Amino acid sequence: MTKKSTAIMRKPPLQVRARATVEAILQATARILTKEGYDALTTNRVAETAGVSIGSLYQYFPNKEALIAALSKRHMDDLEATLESAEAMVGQTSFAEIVRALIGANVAAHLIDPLLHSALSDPLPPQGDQDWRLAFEARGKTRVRALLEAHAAEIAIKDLDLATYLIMRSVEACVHDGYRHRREDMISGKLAEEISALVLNYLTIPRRTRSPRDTRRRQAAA
Amino acid sequence: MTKKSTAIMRKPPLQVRARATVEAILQATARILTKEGYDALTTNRVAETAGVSIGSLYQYFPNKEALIAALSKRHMDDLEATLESAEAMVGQTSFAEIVRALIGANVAAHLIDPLLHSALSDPLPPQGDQDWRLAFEARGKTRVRALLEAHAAEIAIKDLDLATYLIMRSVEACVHDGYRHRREDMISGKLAEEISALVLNYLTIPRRTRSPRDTRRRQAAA
Amino acid sequence: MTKKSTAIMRKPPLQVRARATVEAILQATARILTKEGYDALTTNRVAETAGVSIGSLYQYFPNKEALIAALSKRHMDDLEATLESAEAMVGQTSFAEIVRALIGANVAAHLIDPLLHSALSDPLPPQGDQDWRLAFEARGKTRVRALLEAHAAEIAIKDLDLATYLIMRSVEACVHDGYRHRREDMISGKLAEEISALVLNYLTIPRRTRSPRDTRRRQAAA
Amino acid sequence: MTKKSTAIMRKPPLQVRARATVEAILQATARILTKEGYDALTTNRVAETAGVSIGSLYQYFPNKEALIAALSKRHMDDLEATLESAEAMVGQTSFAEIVRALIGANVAAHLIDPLLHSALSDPLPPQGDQDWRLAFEARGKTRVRALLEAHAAEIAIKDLDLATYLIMRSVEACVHDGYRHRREDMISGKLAEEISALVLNYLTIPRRTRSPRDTRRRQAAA
DNA sequence: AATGAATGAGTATTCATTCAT
DNA sequence: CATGAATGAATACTCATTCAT
Repeated sequence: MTKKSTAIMRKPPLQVRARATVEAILQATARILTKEGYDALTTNRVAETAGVSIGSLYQYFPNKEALIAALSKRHMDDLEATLESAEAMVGQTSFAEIVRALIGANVAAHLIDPLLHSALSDPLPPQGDQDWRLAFEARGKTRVRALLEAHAAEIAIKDLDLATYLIMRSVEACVHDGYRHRREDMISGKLAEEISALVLNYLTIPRRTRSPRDTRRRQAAA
Repeated sequence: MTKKSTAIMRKPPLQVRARATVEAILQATARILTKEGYDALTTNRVAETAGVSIGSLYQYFPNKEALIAALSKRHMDDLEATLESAEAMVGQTSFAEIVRALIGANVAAHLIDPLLHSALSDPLPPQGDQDWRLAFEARGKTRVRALLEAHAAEIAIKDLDLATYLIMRSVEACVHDGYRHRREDMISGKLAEEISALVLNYLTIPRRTRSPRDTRRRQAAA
Repeated sequence: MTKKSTAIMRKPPLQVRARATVEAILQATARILTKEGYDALTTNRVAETAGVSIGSLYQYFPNKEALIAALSKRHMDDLEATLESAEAMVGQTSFAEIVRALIGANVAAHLIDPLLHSALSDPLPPQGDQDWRLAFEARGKTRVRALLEAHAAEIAIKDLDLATYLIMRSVEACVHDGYRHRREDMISGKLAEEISALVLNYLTIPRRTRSPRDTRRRQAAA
Repeated sequence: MTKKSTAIMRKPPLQVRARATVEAILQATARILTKEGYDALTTNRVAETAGVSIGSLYQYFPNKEALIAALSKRHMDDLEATLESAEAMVGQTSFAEIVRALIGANVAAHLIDPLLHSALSDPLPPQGDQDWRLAFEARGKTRVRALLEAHAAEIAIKDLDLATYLIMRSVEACVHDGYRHRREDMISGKLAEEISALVLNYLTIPRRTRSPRDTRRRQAAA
């Protein structure tokens, strides 16, 4: 009667052998996901690829979703670690440099296992409880906002919330999609540099007010 | 196991009744997609909802994918039309105003049937031949590039290609996700204004060069 | 999201072919149930035995339970019909004769397809919504009580409710199990005669009161 | 696929610890059976509930069936003990009083752990070798028959075998189901009293012969 | 004796698609 | 043109049981 258990794991692998099994299962999941896509990801296939019986898979993962969840979680932890290390330089350099470092780290993180990253963040039929996903988002947002607030003096924007939103979305979109359509620029660092410019120009330069001429014309049109 | 035919439609509906059938099918598809999500979209259910036999559905659509393709195509045509009308003002106003108009139009287009829009662009297990999708992307890109080139004088960026890429991704990401997380700002026009600022600041203001100090420190760190 | 649909059938078979399919499925269910027992009753096996694809089975029955439900319902309808016809003689003969007729009819009904009957009433892991089962019970009880009330003059019992309960349970238990352990007597009519005696003696003869001696001794023991 | 061993236990628990293990397993079985039903009774779950490894369970019980068998056996032993004690009064009181005592004891026995009793006698997919179950039945029958024979003088029935059968079935059915549908009467003793009346009226009162009128009418109808 | 990791045949159920009527 | 009955490969998941440690 219990609905889909929300847990990621059914029980922790105690013995060494068990830990290896779990690892094999996760790697198989990653491999299928990256090389063949979500539609090819069936629990039986995962088990087979992992060289493990389907029963063993279900001994550790309550359902298919949990496989992806586990993989995602792990990936996000990696990503978060990367960002944290980049964050350490706050107070040691200029705002611009910090932004560049963060975006650079983000790009770098996406370059580690880009296919898996794509597979994980892209399509994935909206899964059940994505608390951790939301939590990840929220943590990121908090972090970025804190950074902006710490450098409020240099920022020419009032609505910090909206600004946070905009730059997170933009950075994520560009970095994420970059591997598919701008691989060269991504590897060379040019992409990171350009995204940094986008963000910095937006944050630190007072925007042009609309010229009176434009405004007038607009009103006439309406 | 039969190869998936790539066509969107099997044969064009000639008679009035047939056209009505096709229309009913597409509307049913849209309704299920927006109200219940992709997982609930089964061909049988679409047929039933449309008040049509499953056989009739397959008379006009070769497979499930074609349903979504048709819907997408139609939606993109709508979107493109909206943009085109906004494009007409090139040469009549300032670059800034044109950008604002385009982004405003984009936002407006997303507000027409946002749920369907989300449903169509978001999850959707990567479908087979998305030529039209790619073509749409390409057309958009060409258009934006043309616009940038037409105003090259005001733009402080060399790599127009990369710039085009960046702003398209950013705009799309922010506008698209906006309905979910920034609905108020989206409706009030604040979101469009802010995205415009992001884009304009990026395009028209020469970026800060890295201060020598920063550069030196970086090199030392490496 | 819909819980187990409680309905017995998904949709009524419209065409002749469909009706035949449904019939084949039900017969296959009955055959497996009687010849191999509940544990052997798998949906795939039923479909196979019926010479029908598993898909067809699920076109008409929402789940395994529905198969049994449909069979049960049909069986109970048969049984009820038999009883009704026997009931028609009320007012035409003596109470004793009516009771005999009813029990005789009951026995006869159990002799029609006794194996299926056993299979249906016996083990069957308590199924979900057995409204119809309960309704059947209730209808039976109402009927029997009405009969008793109509002959209250001849009945030497105050608590008609309890009496109804007792005789229904007893008759059912004896008749039902009779096929397994008293087949000869069941076929010869002796069983029915004996059960009738059980019921009639109980209902129509004032019970012996406990002798004072016994009562006294009991109290001493306590 | 290995043949199901018919034994109830693999090997007797010798040491104290082992005996405790077995006890824990049986109690867990009982608890799950009564509180969650047969469908929830899985060997792994039993082991877990018992706080014992699945391996240990199989050390003492060859298969799932053996769990239930052991529990049933124990329960029947309890029941039999209760009846035996009630049987001791033969020769000391009247037949009627003995019958009342036996039925009362039976009711009492069912009131000890009625849920477990239900769980054990009711659904339970017909298990393999139920020799002990049959033996129990047989012992009961022998006993009852002996009692009837000992009081043949007071009994107005020729076919003692059939009579034995009828009253055993009836008593069992009423007592057993009583907990579910006549709990009040069962606890108050009214149910026992009424069942006793059913049995005694049947056994000790010569049945009404069919009136010639009825017989004639019947023959005419046939 | 005890553990618990591993097994895998088996189960109910779905859904895109075909085709005879 | 339209219908809807029929198909069956495919899928997620369970659970009794074994056996190496």
